[in-house]
Amino acid sequence: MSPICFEFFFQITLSELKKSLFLLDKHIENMFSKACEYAIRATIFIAKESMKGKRSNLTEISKAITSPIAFTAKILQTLVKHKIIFSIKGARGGFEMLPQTINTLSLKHLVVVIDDDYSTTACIIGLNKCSSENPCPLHEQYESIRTDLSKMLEETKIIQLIEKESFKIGNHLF
Amino acid sequence: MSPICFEFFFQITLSELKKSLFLLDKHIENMFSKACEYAIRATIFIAKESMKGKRSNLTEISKAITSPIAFTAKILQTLVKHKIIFSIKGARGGFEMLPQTINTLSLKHLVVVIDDDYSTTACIIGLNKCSSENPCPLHEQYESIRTDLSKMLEETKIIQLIEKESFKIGNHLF
DNA sequence: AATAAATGGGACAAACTTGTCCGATAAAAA
DNA sequence: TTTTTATCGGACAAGTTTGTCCCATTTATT
Ligand code: FES
Ligand code: FES
Repeated sequence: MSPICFEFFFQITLSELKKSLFLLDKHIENMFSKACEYAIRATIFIAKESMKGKRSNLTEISKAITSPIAFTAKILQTLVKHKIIFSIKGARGGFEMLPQTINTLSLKHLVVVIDDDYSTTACIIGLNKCSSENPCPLHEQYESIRTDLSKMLEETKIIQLIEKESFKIGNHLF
Repeated sequence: MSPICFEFFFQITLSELKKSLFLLDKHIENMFSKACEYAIRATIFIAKESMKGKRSNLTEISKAITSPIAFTAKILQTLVKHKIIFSIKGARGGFEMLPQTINTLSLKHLVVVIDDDYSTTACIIGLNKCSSENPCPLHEQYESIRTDLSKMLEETKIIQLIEKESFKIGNHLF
């Protein structure tokens, strides 16, 4: 029985295999999309390096923040297009961030750029319109949480994040 | 030029068409998956009907909560499997909920059953492990929000939701 | 007993998110 | 000028979520 034949009889996706071997986490309720997570982590990294006068390149960045390199490239392209970071092409090229951007950019802006939108007014159980006038049964409990979250995203600037104590993501000490 | 030919030259998905006509909302940061939204809405509906001694069937339910009927069927099957509701097959069949379940079931339980898991310990920017010992730069701002949300989901029971004032979802007045 | 009305469950399809590949382009270094 | 090292950008592939279809099964009604 050839390997090809073997493969034919046990056709299974990689994720199914991982799941059955318990190597894969079950679904987890995440606040952000993967793209957003990578964008935030990358932005923090680039900002820190920029403050030190260093330019970061794609390989460095994706290693430091442990993200898939080609997917990260796409995300950085989006950030460049929206002038959150700027890029230099060619040898010794890479990505940098202006001090002014570091000082003023909010988390919320980052999320809006990557996810195209961020709603602070959507009903938690998907009502057409969320309002205090016609609240769903969860509105009361949910409203203050949503407000806190929204405020946090708007008020937190990148500069605050890079001023924190050092911490590790993957192999890299920030 | 036949319709077939027309279709060939302008091959476009329905969602692309809707997007370009602004009929489709952009991505919105939702708290729950669609499946969870439908599950919560359906559970509220079934609970209310059960309290009145009425049995609800699939058609009624999905009309009332404005959800796709076949997808809703799948979700209800899951709820039955986990004994959140129970079903009666055949003519005059449908779904019902026991008073005891209505009184004790929490939102969190519902979410766990539908999404397979619900994490209250995941790092907001995807660090391997979230902890106060090795916090990411967002940990401090995020922790209290996450705790509030988690507490809300655990403490809110279905009975509280159906005791609320009436409200509308789609065409149905709850 | 036959029919109608309901849930159960499997296969499939569409849409979206996540991720890969490869060639074009640009700039520095040799 | 050539080579090397980067980003840019489009096509494509994999994986997950959302949604559809169809038929089997079960029960009440006629
Ligand atoms: S109406 Fe549902 S959260 Fe406001
Ligand atoms: S470590 Fe990131 S949220 Fe706790």
